[in-house]
Amino acid sequence: MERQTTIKDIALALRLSTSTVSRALRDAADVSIETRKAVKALAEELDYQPNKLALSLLKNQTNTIGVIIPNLDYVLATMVKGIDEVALEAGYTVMVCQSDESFGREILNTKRLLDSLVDGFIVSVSSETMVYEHIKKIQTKKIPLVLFDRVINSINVPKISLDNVEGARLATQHLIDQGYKRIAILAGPENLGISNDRKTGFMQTLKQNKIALDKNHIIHCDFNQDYAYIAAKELLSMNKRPDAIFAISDRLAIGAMLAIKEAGLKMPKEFGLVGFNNEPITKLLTPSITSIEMFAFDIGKATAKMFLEMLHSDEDMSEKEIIIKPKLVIRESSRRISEL
Amino acid sequence: MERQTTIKDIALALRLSTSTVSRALRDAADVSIETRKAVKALAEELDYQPNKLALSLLKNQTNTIGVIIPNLDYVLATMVKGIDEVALEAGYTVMVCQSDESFGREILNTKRLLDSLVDGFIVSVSSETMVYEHIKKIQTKKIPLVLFDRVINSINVPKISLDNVEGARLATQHLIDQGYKRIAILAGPENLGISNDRKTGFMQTLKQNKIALDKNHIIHCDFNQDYAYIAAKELLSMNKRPDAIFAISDRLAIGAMLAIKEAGLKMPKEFGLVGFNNEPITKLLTPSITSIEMFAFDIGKATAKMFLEMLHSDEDMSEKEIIIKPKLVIRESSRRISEL
DNA sequence: CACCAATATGAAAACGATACCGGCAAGGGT
DNA sequence: ACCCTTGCCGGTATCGTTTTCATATTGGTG
Repeated sequence: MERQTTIKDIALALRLSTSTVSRALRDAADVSIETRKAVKALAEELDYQPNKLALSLLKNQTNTIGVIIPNLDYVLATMVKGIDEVALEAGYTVMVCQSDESFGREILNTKRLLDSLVDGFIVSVSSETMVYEHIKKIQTKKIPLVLFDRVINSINVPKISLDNVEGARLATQHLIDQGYKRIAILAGPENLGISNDRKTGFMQTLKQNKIALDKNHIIHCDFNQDYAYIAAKELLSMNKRPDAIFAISDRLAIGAMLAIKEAGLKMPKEFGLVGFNNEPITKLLTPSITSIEMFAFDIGKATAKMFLEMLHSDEDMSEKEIIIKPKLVIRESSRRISEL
Repeated sequence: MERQTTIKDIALALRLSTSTVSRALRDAADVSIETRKAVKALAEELDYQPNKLALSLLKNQTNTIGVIIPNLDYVLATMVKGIDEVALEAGYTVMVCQSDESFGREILNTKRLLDSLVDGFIVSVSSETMVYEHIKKIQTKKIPLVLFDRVINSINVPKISLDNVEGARLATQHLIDQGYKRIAILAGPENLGISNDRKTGFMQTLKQNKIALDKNHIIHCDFNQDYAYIAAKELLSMNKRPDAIFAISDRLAIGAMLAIKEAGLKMPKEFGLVGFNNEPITKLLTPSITSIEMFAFDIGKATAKMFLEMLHSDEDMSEKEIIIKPKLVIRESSRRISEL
């Protein structure tokens, strides 16, 4: 790696002081036209680029955002894309760190980014995360922090997330409207907020429709297709087996679908299935899977915008919260009544 | 954001010089046991964290790797995961920038990372990129650079990629072995290396099998499902229409599949289809799609390892190249002859 | 001619840390 | 009594930049 040209080189070559060169380059006041021209010409010639490290040290600001996410699946990759776009526009660079759904790696990532002196954090927690000391530490240090997607309600910072309760309500009500009677839910990890919100929406909707809830019809499992397959098999082998499954992610829905097909049940006639996230794949499977669109790209953009606002405004934003409304996308796996 | 405690604060509090504190913290020689203890105790109490910016400025090294990728689809996300894992292990943090298949954004990202003073680059170019000045500039500045996945042969740096010719050969030979006679190829963007390599493998294999190539059976299109759908429709409407398609990515294969289904052709009986990448989705579609496994995670890890080697060794590595062998995964979309 | 304002520049501190060099005191050897 | 080592520590330069304050030169004005 070669040494970059610095302001000193220019100063030395032109027999000026570094201060003058600095001012000339920034078009500051009090520099004669000739000096300014000479400096700029030489800077151009030597391909001078200001050293960001020095600037960062001086201003205590790195123009870098630390993004911590649990993985890079379709939804999160799309959100990151949204974040990236807004950040780039605003002159920020994003450092994306995956925790790989591991609490330990999440903490490590937080530490690393913390002493990389990022200007702030955008975080979505791992499914293992149940203790939030590392997140609170960010907050204690008064470093800007925004939570998104998988938010933590007990922490008082801006949050951007989907209305998961509403999403689950849409899904459940749809299944009820289509005439399914015994609806089961394939919920995600038990301690995860989004998982519980979706479960809540599910249960509320059953109640509103005066449908009794069979506790056995609630099954928790990791966000993993194989587990979902096993869980679904379990559901299908029950005495009072369900006639529909609401899976809180499309990946889980796909796992369930394999089990449903294996059991020889026809969708949507004998069995209904609804997923969540509206991944492109849901459209392509046979049968195509009804799902909940969550506007991941928009959530990503909104998150980054909120973050930038927090960074630049000095008012307290800790109470701000954006909740995106989901949309039901009906497909073959649950459409029994064709509407006109 | 609060001011961090610095070495000065500790020095001042203990009436020591900053140099002594610095040495004490690093267990360097020439510090008495008591002083060392006192310093460490206070550092602990004040939650002292060394300022990485200051260190980076001093050592001219940031422990950061700039990764530039065209998008975050399944394959690249998996590769990034591999890179991330190795980098994290080695104490490096990764800055991932997506060019979104745009030449302009790729250049912008390069610039940004360049003056963020990353220790080096890991790059996969966008499909628009046909001029490599920005990449060459990295090389000129003697900044470590490794290319992966979509490599550029004319640039003399370490490269890690799939044996794309071989992958295409596997796919094509498989279709021939299954008795398909008129095989078309859905190739990617025309200027992209991987696209041409796969086309080459395709053509070579036809030739080896003494099958005449119909020029109309080569169609280029962007990596986009919708374009693939249109392109496949075009293929299917030809006079001498093909009886099989080799699509150089699974996304393209899926687009083609929609067109094939729409035309009422049964797979694999009347029509054969092979994709590339072996995305999980290929297993789930009906029919499941034969594809080429490219070991994206391994490629990612190998890339990061190569990069770290380049960073730490001082010998010339510009000739190093790792070529990963692909594997054919046969599924329903092309299996006519069931083997025992 | 003396004084002041304006203009252009330089010197030095600051950001936080490390590294080299040198100082000083205590102790041992001759 | 003198010198040399050893142990411990401080001073200062350094990385590249900005910023504040000081200074030199000029020109104009009373």
